[in-house]
This record gives sequence, C-alpha cells and structure tokens, in this order.
Amino acid sequence: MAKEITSRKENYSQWYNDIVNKAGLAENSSVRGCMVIKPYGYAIWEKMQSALDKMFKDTGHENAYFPLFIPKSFFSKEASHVEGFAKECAVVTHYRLKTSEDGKGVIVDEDAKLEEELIVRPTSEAIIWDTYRNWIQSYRDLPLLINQWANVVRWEMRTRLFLRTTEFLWQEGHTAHETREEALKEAELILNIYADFAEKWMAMPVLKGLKSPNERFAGAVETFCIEALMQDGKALQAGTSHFLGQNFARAFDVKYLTRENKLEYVWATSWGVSTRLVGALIMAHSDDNGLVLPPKLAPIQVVIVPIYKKEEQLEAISQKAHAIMEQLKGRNISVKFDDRDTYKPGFKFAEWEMKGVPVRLVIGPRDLENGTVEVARRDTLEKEVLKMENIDEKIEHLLERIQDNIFQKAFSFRDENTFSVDTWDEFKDKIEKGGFVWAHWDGTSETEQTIKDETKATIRLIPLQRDGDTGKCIYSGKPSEGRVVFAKAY
RNA sequence: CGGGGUGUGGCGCAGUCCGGUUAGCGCGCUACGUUCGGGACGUAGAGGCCGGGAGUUCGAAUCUCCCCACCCCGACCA
Repeated sequence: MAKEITSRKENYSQWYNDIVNKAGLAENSSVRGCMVIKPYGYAIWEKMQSALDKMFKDTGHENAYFPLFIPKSFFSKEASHVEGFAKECAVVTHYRLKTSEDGKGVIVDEDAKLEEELIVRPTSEAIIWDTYRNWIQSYRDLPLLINQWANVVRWEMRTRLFLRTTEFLWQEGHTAHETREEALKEAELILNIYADFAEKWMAMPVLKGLKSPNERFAGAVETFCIEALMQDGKALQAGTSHFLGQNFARAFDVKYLTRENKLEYVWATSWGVSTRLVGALIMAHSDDNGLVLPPKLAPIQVVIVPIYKKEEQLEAISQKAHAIMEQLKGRNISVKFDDRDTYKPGFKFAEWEMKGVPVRLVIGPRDLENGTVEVARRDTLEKEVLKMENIDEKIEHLLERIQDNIFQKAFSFRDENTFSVDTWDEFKDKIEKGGFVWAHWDGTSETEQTIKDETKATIRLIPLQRDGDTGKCIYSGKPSEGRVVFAKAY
C-alpha cells in the first residue's frame, strides 16, 4: 500500500527516512539542511524538554537566554574553540537589503556592511563567558548554574533529519565554579542526569565514559559522553558534558575573589543534548511497522478506535470511550479518541501503529455487549480482550510494562552486539559487522587516527573506571591501560 | 569542493531517444452515497507557466546553448 515503509533489512537509512516522514515527525524544508519539525515530532521534543528541564531545576539550575549572534572577535578568544568550529559557522555580514536595479527582487545593500561580522552561534560559550565576566566577582556569586534552551547553527556538509541538521534545537548548560573538583563533579552530575534520562525516559541503554582527545569538544579539558547503540550497529553520541577547566575563564578573563581574598580564574563546565535525541529514539526502538515510542515520551499514550455500523452504535461507544478517557486522564495518561468517520478502522490501526502510540483500545458492538475492550500494544503487537472493570489501572500497568519491555529489548540488543577482541583481525571483523567493540588501545591519537582511516571506527568512549585490565594495543601492540569502546558512529 | 543523477498537479512517476491536436497514470484532495473487528468501494469533480532564460522550427515537456535548484556517493561533523 501507499503508506508502507522500507524494511530495516532492505535499506536502513531509507527505513529511518520513511519513519520520520510517515509518522509525521519532520520534513526537509526549502532551506538546504534545515528541517521543519512537525507537530507530532515537536511534541516528542517537548516531552523530552520538560523531563530534562525538571531534572536540571531539581539540581539547582536556572534557565536564561543569550543572543543568537556572537561578535566574531569574542568567538576567537579561545584558540582551540575557534579551530573546532570555524569551518562550520554561518556569518552575518550585512544588516539591510534593497530592491535590485531591475526592480524584480532584493539584493544585499553593500552600504549596510557590519563593522564587525556576527557569527550565528554554533554553541554559546563565547557570548556566555563574555557575560559571566560581569556576573562573577566573588566566591559568593558561585556556583553559577545556568541552562538555556536554544537553536544553534552548524554548517554541515551532509545532513539527515534530526541526526544532523544545519540548524538544531538543544539545551546548553554553562556553569562556573570555585574549584576544579566542584566543576568536575558538576560535569559528572549532568552526565548522570543524561544517562538517567536516556534509560528511564527514552528506554535507551547508554554507556557513560570519557572522550579521547581526538573526539573531545573544542576548548574542553575533558568531555564526558553517553553513547547508545542503534539497530544498525552504529553508535550514536546522545549527550556530552564538558569539563572546561579554566580555559574559558582565562580567555574571557573571568576571575573571582576567593574566600582567602585572592583573585582566581573560575572553573567551568558546559553540557548539551539536542533534537538528535529524537533521531536516537527512532533508531533505538522502531520496527518495520513504524515508530515505537516509550510511553513516557509518547505524545499520545493511548488511542481509542471505535468500530461501528450505525450512528447509534457510535454514540454508545463514544459514551464508553469518554468514560475511559476521563479515568485515564485522572491517572495522567494522555489519550485520544479517534472518531473520524472518514477512515475505516483498519486504516486507523495502521496509522497509529506508524505513529508509535503505545496502546490502542478498540471498542465495538461486541465489546458493548460483553463489557470488554480490545487492548493492543505497539511494542509486541499483541492483542487481548479485557474486561472493562478497572481498565484505567490495567492500562497504567501495561504502559509501565511496555516502557520496561522496550528498554529490555534495546538492552539485549546492545548486549548481543557488544564484543571484546584481542587481535587486529578480530577487531576488523567485528567492526565491519557493527556494534560496540571493546579493545586495547595504546592511548595515542596517531593510533586512533590510523584505526579510523582503516576501519572507519572511532573510539566512542574510554570507561570512567578502568579496572586494571591492562594489555596490548590491538593495532600497535604497545602497552594499554585498559580497553576502550570502538564503533562506527553517526 | 570532486564524481554521478534528477527536475512534469500536493506526493510518486510515465511521456523526452524519434518534435505534431486538449500532457497522462497511481496515490492523495473535494462532494454525495454505500461501507466499517487490520490499510473499503462507486459516481461526480478540483488541481499543470512540463525548474528558469535564450534559441532552432509552421509547431517544443521533447532538439541546441546558458543558468538555477535538489538528490545520491566521497572528504568534515552533535
């Protein structure tokens, strides 16, 4: 039929595109590389936002908003930061248009050239640290714990809906602290929040770790990350939390008076997750029938489809449906009654399946007679007929089981696709097939780069605790302090 | 930036080689009726500067030249 999607086996990236398209999450816009996030996709992002926002606030962070534009000179104050982002910055050079000579269009007014060009933020460290200089004077102003929800622009060469777009939405936290230890603790706190969010809300298991110098954020001393495994065996960086040391404080001259009345540079962190998480969510759970959403992030958790022949039947069913809706809303379950009479039930089943609604209730004449309702779950596609009594409680439990089940499924998948190897041949073989590959590495950038050139695999993370499992680097044979996780990545 | 490809109703395409009345098809859309426990059907409709410009010709979606845009594959990346 027209609505069918490509199978994962046939063409994984086409499958992904089909889901984004047919579930109505997003579409390409007229602007190259930029997407339009459609209402259903945006609703998922809003659910993510509200959960994360609460977690940030519960740990003492406040929201603020900084400008979209960054003066070029600010941007260049931190050397490695510029180097990392310079290649992908959009630059504003003029502030006015005028009608063209032939009167048919508009052109840039060359007389309206900006004295100093503005960079469209690829991230906000520069403008924020320039501001923090004025906000921070003494240890009493610390810690400064700020987050902002914003859009950023990185001029990417190749884009994919949600996973990599020129403009994307994210949150970026920027904190300032008295001590190195405190800043490190903050970076790890956020890392744990990200991991918790991924596992408890997105039902997506993640590994936590440290980035190698090659993969580290431009301007950071350490980058912590969470990494998830997608169904095609590729890794996806789902969130990063950076310990910035005093790099930005030095670059922007942000000093504070210590308790001992001495001037010191402050210690910093920054951290972010983006709309890329929506892409991760899709690739973590969905199947060949469409999107599969974890109940906790599903904009619609339960859909009710009526089956009827005559108008009177619909009326009786509507009554039942509305009663159920009231009960479910009382338990904070979002529910939609799909009483459109322009589509047949079969069509609606397929459509809600495509959109990943976790639970579908079907009420028809038979159910009215028997006091039952048909309950179908999206994750397993199983159907059962339940008595109407305590239906709200049953559904609440079912949603919990679904949340749990899709996490377990993703967890087993990762488990089955995680390997530990000791030889170069084994390494190449496993990397080729996909998955996380634990292997010894000599700790040098050169080796990492060579491995990347030869296999396209990168070090996704270095585990936080290295358990003394020393060995020999799979590539160079030199000593290794412990295994690190390699994978091909998005 | 290299290499390949494609531009035709909202979407997916045919037609282009070999020029010829009114540019087709499927899906979707609108109205009405019949249907309704896994993607319904009938009837009647609406919807096109055939990517843009310049040529050749009695005549161009079709031939020639020049632009433009987008997609795929590589180098870069949350």
